Amino acid sequence: MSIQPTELQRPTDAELEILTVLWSLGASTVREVHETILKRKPAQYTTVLKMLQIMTEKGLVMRDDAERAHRYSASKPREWTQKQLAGDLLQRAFAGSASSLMLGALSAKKASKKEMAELRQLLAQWEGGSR
Amino acid sequence: MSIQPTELQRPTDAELEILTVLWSLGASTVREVHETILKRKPAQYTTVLKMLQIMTEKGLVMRDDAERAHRYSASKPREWTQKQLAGDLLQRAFAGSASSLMLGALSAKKASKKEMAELRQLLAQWEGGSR
DNA sequence: TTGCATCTACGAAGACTTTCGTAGTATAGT
DNA sequence: ACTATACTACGAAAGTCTTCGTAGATGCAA
Repeated sequence: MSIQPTELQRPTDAELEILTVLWSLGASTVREVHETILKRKPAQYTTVLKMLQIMTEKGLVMRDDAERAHRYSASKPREWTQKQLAGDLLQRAFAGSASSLMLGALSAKKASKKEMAELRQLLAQWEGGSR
Repeated sequence: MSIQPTELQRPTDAELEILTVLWSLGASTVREVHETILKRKPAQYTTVLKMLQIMTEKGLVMRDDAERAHRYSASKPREWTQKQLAGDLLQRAFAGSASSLMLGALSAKKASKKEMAELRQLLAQWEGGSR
């Protein structure tokens, strides 16, 4: 009912949880999302439904109501939202210092060798490569 | 009045803003915090005061009331809270993938050469060094 | 066609966050 | 001593977030 803003605000906790499900499942019905959420925590079906309705209003997800069971999908690609979130935290908690953020992340969860290799590669690509 | 939990919850937006001020100024009076906040956005003195009182209750800051103007300081070091925040976002939005988080941060704000060098160094130290 | 399962819509409660005004107390200058 | 200034305490309003119950519609099976 309201015009959706060009700049998307940071999704809330519950919204982000649902987005992660949609990112992984792709366009899904409420039931599918609910069943996935249930594996992580108790929640009523209508709670998930209501969240998806709110997220539709906010423009966070898109609804396809061709079938009786509507299908919802994230309206922005995962990478886009992740960029928003990372950028937001970077600004608000790390004064823009990417290396501080990286240090925080690494000390929070020790990365595997594979993960470290990916990081090294990412850094190299970013620096040398396509910008 | 309530026992403070061992595990600190994620600070809210307003709380984090005040924490960043305390991290940068060190132990400060309400007035000092307020003046710093004012450089960024309009806010009443008593709003900052109230926040600091709430944060004291939550255990986010410590109060020294030796002088008439109480002095507040962050009760956890910056690195500790940053680790919490980075770890939290890493889990909730990036499925634990540090390289995804790094990619998000880099694409949100292009890092300077100096910043890239720091990142490279951090990575090398982390991998090789004291663990 | 009756009844059961499944779906959407929606109001509203409860919790949390943020903001600020008012009140009261202490301090310092005249 | 009086008054202006600076400080703390605190209640409460307004907004947001999250959850869930209830109601009503739709489809399907006996």
